[in-house]
Amino acid sequence: MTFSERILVWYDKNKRTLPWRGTRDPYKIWLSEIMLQQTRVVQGTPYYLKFIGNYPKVHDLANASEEEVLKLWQGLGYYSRARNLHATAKMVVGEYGGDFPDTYKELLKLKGVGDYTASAISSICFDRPEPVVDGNVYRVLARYFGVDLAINSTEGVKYFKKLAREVMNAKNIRDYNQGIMEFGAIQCSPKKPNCDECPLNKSCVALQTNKVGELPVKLKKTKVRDRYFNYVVFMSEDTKMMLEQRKGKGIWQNLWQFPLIESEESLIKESFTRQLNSFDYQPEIVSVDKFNTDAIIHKLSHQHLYTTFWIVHTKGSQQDGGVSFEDVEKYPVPVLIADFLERFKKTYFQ
DNA sequence: AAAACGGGGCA
DNA sequence: TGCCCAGTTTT
Repeated sequence: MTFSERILVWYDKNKRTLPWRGTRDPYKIWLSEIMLQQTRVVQGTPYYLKFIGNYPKVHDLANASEEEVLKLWQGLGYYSRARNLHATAKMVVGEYGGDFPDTYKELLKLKGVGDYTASAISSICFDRPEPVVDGNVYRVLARYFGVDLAINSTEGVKYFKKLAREVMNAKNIRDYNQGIMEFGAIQCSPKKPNCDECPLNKSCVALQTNKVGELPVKLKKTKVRDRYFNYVVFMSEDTKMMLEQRKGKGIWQNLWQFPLIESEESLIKESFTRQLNSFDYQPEIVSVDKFNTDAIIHKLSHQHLYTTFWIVHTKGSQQDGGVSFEDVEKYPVPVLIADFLERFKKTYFQ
């Protein structure tokens, strides 16, 4: 049996039941693929079900507001995926009459659809002989063929794509592509792969040369940046809070948060109070207090956010931008803000 | 070519 | 703590 035949046999016996597994509906495959980019199946699945429930057809997604889409996406991370998802839904409805393109080349033009996703959709939905190369495939190929090129180097990316094309099963690309990814996720996992019961163990180069733990090779990631966030939770006498939308570049684009003072280090109350002058909004201040004594460390893949929430009670009622506590929960916010709101609610409204 | 972009799970 | 996840886009 060839490599791809063994993958197909293994897949037939070991595949998980997943909500999108049986379908060829490009909308559903596309949605699942976008959600699973850099995201584990267990984390993405509830969101997939939620989206299909709210938007059964691509038209439903296209007709929604970005705000609503972001709210449903809240907590899944990499929010550009949600913005691109929405834009692509509108594009598919507006420019393609509601039907997704059926070739790799055309799919690649859609926002948020790169090499992997274009390959996945074209092969899974339309049987196009395009090999997928995701993190699982890199791992399986690197180990089985003993390739020590860095998977995130330009040369490595090119090499693995070519190798993937050479060893794929073009006759049943739909199952083969899903099979090799499933194989990487279940059998040839990053840590503690099950080599003892692996159908490929006799011919696996990494196993034979005792290099399973060293492959695949990946170039070092960039180091993490520390940032200091001071969120200003203005609370007026009518218990309304000031909320604003993140614009421009950077993290959490188009999501909502409290007015933010970023500093070079943790602030004491005096310096914080002084910096309140920088806002356009200048209410009469009644009190200033830290909500959390120690900074909350919110970790992103590339940033550590040392965060303090300052509760600033103000005189009178909120001007424009005031949001009641019930309404705050309707806005799409980062997990950092959502967690705070949860704790704040318990502290002040119980 | 490298950096930016989230959040969670696991040893 | 560091690594990885059905990657893509921007710099």
